[in-house]
Amino acid sequence: MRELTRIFQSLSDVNRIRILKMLEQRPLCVCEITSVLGLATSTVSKHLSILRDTGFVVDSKEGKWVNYRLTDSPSPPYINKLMPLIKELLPDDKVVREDAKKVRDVDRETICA
Amino acid sequence: MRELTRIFQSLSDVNRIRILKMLEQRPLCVCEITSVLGLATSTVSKHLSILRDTGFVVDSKEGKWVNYRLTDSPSPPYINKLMPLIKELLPDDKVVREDAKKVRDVDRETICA
DNA sequence: CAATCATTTCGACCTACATCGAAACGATAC
DNA sequence: GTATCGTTTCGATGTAGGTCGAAATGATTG
Repeated sequence: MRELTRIFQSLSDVNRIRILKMLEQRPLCVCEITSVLGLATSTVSKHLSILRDTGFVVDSKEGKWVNYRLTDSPSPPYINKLMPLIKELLPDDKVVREDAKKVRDVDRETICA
Repeated sequence: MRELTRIFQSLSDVNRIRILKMLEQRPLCVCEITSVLGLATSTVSKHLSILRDTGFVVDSKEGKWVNYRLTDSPSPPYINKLMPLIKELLPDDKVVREDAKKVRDVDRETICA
């Protein structure tokens, strides 16, 4: 039960939802997400670690970058039920659409400097 | 988006999840829930107002009691997706089962005094 | 109408959380 | 190997949330 409430809590922050919706497009590194959200790098890293601990995302190193992506199915219990739900929510959200556009245009080589 | 995160947050507390699972059995008044959870009456009232504000439960007066029950379909956006999910979660949870038993045995006339 | 009873609101307390900047870490590049 | 760059961890700060007891509310009952 505690595990379930932790999962819901990880979804109870606007910036973490924005991260999940961005990752629906493609894997992203920390600085790309930071650039879109306009938060401190350390804050974004914290958000990602929370989403990783609950099982929504996984990370993988690629050179000097750490890429985060959505956990692909079969994902852990609860997550496999919630992930599809999140994917179909907020289809017309203004912020989500603006973030999507930024993700499309962002280039890690340019902004991480 | 804010509305969605508020909904997830209302699900991020163990006692509120317990309340929702109890209400799957039948409508309950505040003092019945208080008796099962072992919390202060004011705390339970607060939890219920949170669940009411997000749309998971509705209340109705019956004499001196206020009965709370799960919002029946069609429920508000998001809720109509989440409610069925919650109903199929935690089928074998120990606490949920113990609560269910207490709900079966509880009598509002006896305990609310 | 006065008293009782279930519930809600209020005020206070403590804990948990989001955020930042600085420092630590790890790997890459010169 | 030293410097640089992306990321993580740490410490501090302000805010939000869960809890309680007491006071307020609202309806029922005598």
